[in-house]
Amino acid sequence: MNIKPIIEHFANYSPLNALEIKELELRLFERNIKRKQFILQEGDVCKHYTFVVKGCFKMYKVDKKGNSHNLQFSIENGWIGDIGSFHTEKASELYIEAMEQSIILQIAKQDLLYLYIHHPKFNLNFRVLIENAFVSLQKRVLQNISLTAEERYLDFLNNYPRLLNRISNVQIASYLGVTPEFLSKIRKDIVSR
Amino acid sequence: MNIKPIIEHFANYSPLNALEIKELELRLFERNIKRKQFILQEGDVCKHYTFVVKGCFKMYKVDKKGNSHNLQFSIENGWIGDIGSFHTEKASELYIEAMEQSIILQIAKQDLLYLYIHHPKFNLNFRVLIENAFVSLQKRVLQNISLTAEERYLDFLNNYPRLLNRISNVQIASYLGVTPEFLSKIRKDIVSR
DNA sequence: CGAAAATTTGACATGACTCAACTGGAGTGG
DNA sequence: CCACTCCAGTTGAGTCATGTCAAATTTTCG
Repeated sequence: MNIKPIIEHFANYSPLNALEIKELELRLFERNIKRKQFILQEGDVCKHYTFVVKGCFKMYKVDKKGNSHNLQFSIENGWIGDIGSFHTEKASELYIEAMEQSIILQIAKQDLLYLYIHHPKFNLNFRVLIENAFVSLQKRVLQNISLTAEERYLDFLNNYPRLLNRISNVQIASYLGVTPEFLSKIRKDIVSR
Repeated sequence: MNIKPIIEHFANYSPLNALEIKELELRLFERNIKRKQFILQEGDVCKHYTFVVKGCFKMYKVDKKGNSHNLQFSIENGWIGDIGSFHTEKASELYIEAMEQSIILQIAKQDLLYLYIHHPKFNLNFRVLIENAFVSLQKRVLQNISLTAEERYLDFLNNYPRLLNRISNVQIASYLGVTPEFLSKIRKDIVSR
């Protein structure tokens, strides 16, 4: 199991000492996930936090009409999971699906709680992680309520250049909250200027 | 200074012991805020986390055209602040304004960091607080990208009944991301059914 | 290669915004 | 208590943004 990526990841926050690394490693497990495989489906309880070592995931909800709406993408060195379901231990309404062949590290709830209690550094690091994610989500809400679809698309291009050659415009449209047809028109308008 | 509300607030998470309460009380300060008074303005650095003992606040951004977009409301027993600015110590793009005569408790960054380091309970409690806020924000993003304005308004009525007799429809419209005129039409359509 | 998915295009329908005007209620000062 | 202003709310006409549906084309992946 290669835990180097996650150790380096935490080094960007409060770096882990040798004991913390050992305690973390004891509780992580590695999985290989095939393209189109799910690590969470609607109705499941989300039992793990997932760190992406390699690959790409989308988390989305399917509405009553059967349309999917992408809430989040995660690639290398990112986290993904349904935090609400994880904490309440109630059925999730979300799907998490690999968009590429992927390698992940997972930690179960009781193991994470153990780390929180015995090694407060993890409490600190996960608090900072989620604070950053929260701030990003606030920006997205502000964009959703104040910008046009074209402005949101241009902003997406600026903010997530690493995603562009990995995911289709259908997926981007679903993330932005527009139809693929309309995104196609937006792209046409942009190039013809 | 009346710190009972905030102690009872934390009692819903991991309750504070006597020492933690004392340490917290030493670092909180109370303020009376008049209606229409700001506790944060664009360009300021957000230097405090704010707990609302009594009253009602809105946090919003003003775009280039001069339009306001409400990111969040907070009432009794809620928290408010620009977490991004608080951590980076960079200028905020947001305003936080009292919508009623209000009483708040504030804590400065170095004091909060002190509590985080010396009393891990605060790290835990603020982590859980922000996790809950994060999950709520995720729901809001999903609604923004998947529901019509009418559906979002009906959902707002269900989820925030306590706010309804305290804030105007203009403010709700700004929160939902529609114009006041269009919200008025939505309301007309709803009653005529 | 062959099937499935992504992308584009166009015609049309609906959602939502803009602007201007009007109404009515809540303060405010004389 | 009245006149006044200010702001929230409403209405309607016109316009722009975005969705729906169907079809054709291109790309991707097994």
